[in-house]
Amino acid sequence: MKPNWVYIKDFKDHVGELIEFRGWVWNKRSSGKIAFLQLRDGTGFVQGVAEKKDFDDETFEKIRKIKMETSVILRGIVRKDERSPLNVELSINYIEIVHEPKEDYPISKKEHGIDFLMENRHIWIRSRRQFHILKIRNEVIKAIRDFFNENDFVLIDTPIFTGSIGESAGNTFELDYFDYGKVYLAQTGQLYLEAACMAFGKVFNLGPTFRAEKSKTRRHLIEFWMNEAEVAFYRHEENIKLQESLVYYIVNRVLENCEEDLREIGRDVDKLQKVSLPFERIAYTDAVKFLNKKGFDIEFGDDFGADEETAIASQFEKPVFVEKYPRKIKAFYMQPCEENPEVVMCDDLLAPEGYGEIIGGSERIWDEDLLIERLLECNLPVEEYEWYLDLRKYGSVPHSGFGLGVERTIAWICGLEHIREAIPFPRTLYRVYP
RNA sequence: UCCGGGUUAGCUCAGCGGUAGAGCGGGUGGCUGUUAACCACUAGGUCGGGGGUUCGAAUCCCUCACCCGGAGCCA
Repeated sequence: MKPNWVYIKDFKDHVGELIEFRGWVWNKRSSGKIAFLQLRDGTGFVQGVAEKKDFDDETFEKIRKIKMETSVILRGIVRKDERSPLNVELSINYIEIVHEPKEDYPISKKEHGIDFLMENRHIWIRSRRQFHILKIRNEVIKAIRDFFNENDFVLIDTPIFTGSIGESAGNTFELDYFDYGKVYLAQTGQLYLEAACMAFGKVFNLGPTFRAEKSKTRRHLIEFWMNEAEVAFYRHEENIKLQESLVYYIVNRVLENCEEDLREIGRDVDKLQKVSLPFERIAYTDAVKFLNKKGFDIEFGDDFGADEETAIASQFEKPVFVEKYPRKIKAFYMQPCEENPEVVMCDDLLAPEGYGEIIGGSERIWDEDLLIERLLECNLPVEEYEWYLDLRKYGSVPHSGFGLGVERTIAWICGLEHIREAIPFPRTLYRVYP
């Protein structure tokens, strides 16, 4: 009888059994009479052992000389073995080569430069470190969906093609849309979520966004995933609470389900375990005072750069909200503060360890006249915002929302040096291949 | 876009005015428990493109292309 196909993640439940393995050989070591095949199958990594005595000469020679990334079907006994790093290994007694590479596999066990790795991203994702990072990404995205589902939010998929509205003009990708004229790739789904929250109360989205910014740093992607939420009747305080609960939930889900992945990539798990509710909070004006004390040449009305953000965040072991920024340096739609209209009811959430802003949120202006005034102040074409202004005409209510940068969150949770490893196929300033 | 750094063997890099090097990977052989396995032998290069200086350029200068790091902007 043909043995059952078992995935590596389930090997521990099949000790002593004859099973079938389907996957790839990612490395091998061989001596004269024993060969060690390092195997992977998409659920994990395990070592296979083939002894000469179990094969005819020709087959054993084939095993000894097997090329990296050969795809194989193997059969053998799963054994508990203290000498093996995972405590289980596969004692092979049958091999079927599905496909043997004609050329040597480009990614070797030694070091590679980032240009070479990015050029080979389509196969780099087979490597252990990338595998674990992308598994964590998978968990982060699952956690986001679960959080909103458990809290009665409705998923609203906002469009990728949009008209010429958004937070800021200049940074959009422009495309021809048949005879209609120009359309733009979405920089945000916020304005659509604002419309949807007036229909469904609590809404969220999760999808790619595009910024034609010539940003070239370890925190920027041209195409990145954003998770946005918008809630009718929520004010600043409720908005903040929602944000911190979400981030707390994500971190805990990763700790719960991906601790092994975190350890495999060398992440200091203790640092993530220190993340607790509530998060720290600091008002923009106090942040400026703090920065002045630290020697930064900055005054009310200046925005914070990377160094300033890092200085603020590095005081804390968990994320910190910076709230109530000056109206002048923030987007047109943010609701001014009642006590001081020079600042708006907004917040940025800064991740610890210098990872910078992972969330930007605010209370939205819900009065039509004030919104028009702000559009004009920001030199935005009021006529393009007609449908957005409509939302303030029919039963307008205060509402608040935010956007979470998915890759920045992953980069922080994984402790990555660069955001490009947080997405399967990154689009950066000078790279769209593969 | 600006400021730095870089482009030499399949990969990672050294060489920085006098005939092109190492480690890894590849090939061949050896080894019964290896863990980026090890040991021996071996093949492999228009030194990113173009132009210039020089008796002589991978090396110095100019230029173009591409990549990397950072800034601004932002998630």
